[in-house]
Amino acid sequence: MLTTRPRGTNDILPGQVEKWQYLEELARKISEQYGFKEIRTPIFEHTELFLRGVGEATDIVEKEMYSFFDRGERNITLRPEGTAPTVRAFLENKLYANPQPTKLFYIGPMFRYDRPQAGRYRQFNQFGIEVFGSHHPSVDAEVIALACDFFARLGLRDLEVHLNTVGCPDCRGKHKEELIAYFQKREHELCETCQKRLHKNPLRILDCKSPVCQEISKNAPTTKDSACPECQAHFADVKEYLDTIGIKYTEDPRLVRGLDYYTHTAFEILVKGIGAQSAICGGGRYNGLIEEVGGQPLPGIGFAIGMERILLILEQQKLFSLQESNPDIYIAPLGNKTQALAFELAIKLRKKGFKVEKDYLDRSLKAQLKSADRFQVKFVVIIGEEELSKGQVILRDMKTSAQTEISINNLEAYLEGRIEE
RNA sequence: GUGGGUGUGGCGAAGCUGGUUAACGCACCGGAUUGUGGCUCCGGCAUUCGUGGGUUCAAGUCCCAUCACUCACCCCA
Repeated sequence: MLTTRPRGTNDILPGQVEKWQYLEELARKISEQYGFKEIRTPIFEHTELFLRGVGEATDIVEKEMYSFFDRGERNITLRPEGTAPTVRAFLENKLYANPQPTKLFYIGPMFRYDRPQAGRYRQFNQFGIEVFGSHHPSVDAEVIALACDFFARLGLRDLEVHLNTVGCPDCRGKHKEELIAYFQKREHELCETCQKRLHKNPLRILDCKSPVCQEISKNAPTTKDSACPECQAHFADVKEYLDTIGIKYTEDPRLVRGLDYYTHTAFEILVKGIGAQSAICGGGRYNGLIEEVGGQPLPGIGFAIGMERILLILEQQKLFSLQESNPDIYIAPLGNKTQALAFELAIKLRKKGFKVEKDYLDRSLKAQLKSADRFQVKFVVIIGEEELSKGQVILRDMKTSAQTEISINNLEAYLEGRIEE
């Protein structure tokens, strides 16, 4: 073989494709029910969009982007996430001129240069939604509700919604200072990466997995403590809305999302059983992003769901009940003289709406029946030279093994009555 | 970027301390009186053990390198 697929990518083969279609169909259906419209943006963008939109200090930008110069010396990046492109498209196409808020969803591939592992790929697919133009806490709750609804309809169990507020730029700044002050006291004890994080992004120390850092950060001031009254109020409202519709959540003061643009509500939905990569949905509010990308200061909120991970859980929880689509009829020509009729008949019956397979390999009748059997067809039309000379074919019912000779002209009508659909 | 595991036919795999012809199962193809499936039986299907190099009289089995897959860390979906 000349080469293989690039690391971290997947071929989705027949048998698997149907599962994707099912997921995508459900995502579209539910989005529309919640009033979202689909948007499709390019899978590559100018690199600067992500530098600014996602944030220079994030892992995505620092080490995971697929960036290259195209032949026109443009700096291009394969999109690592869907929010920044959606915001860009919203501004570029002046969707803000429409009645607000704007509710959009997307389904498509994203690209990040990571080391692949269970549930993590270099090309992966996300179903995401975005709401631009409303501060209302019920929107936060509705976004979370949509994700939960999606999972519920798939039949997923044992999900955990983790919820936090990361505050507004004001209290976040204050919080940052408090954290720096707190951690500086024990700076030398922190792990290497966290020592680097201390001044750049102290929030991230909170969700460091190193036992030492966790121990130290145990008593660190939380986002919640330092949130300003407005942020507190917003967070309380969001929780209240969630309560009214019965969505259970865990408050997680150390939930800090890896992208810079988040403000206020941040959430993640986690599942057990698919390995270390247990986050199947992540999202939150990003009230500064639209302005950052060059628009008016408009609030926004959204989530992204990792489709591959959903597929892993569905498989693990055995939640697929897709049935194969088999052909109705198999056409078995015997000998050269019957080929033309077999060909014509196949096309004709397909035009009538039947699913038709035939032999393409000049195989023995025995071999043809064997493969018809594997296709699990209901009928085989055997075209023999003897019968052909009489204008007849043999119709074999594969279930009962009963065979009847039938005139070619009557075949269609006969099958019509016997194959429902 | 770091660490662990793995790499034998289309797939699942045996192959111990290196020693003539690389098991077995599934799948696939063909056959069992000439034009008939699903069961059974018989036969066929890897000059070759990810790749390259080395040690040796001799390597799938040892050593080195390299690539790939995989799991985990970092982080995320």
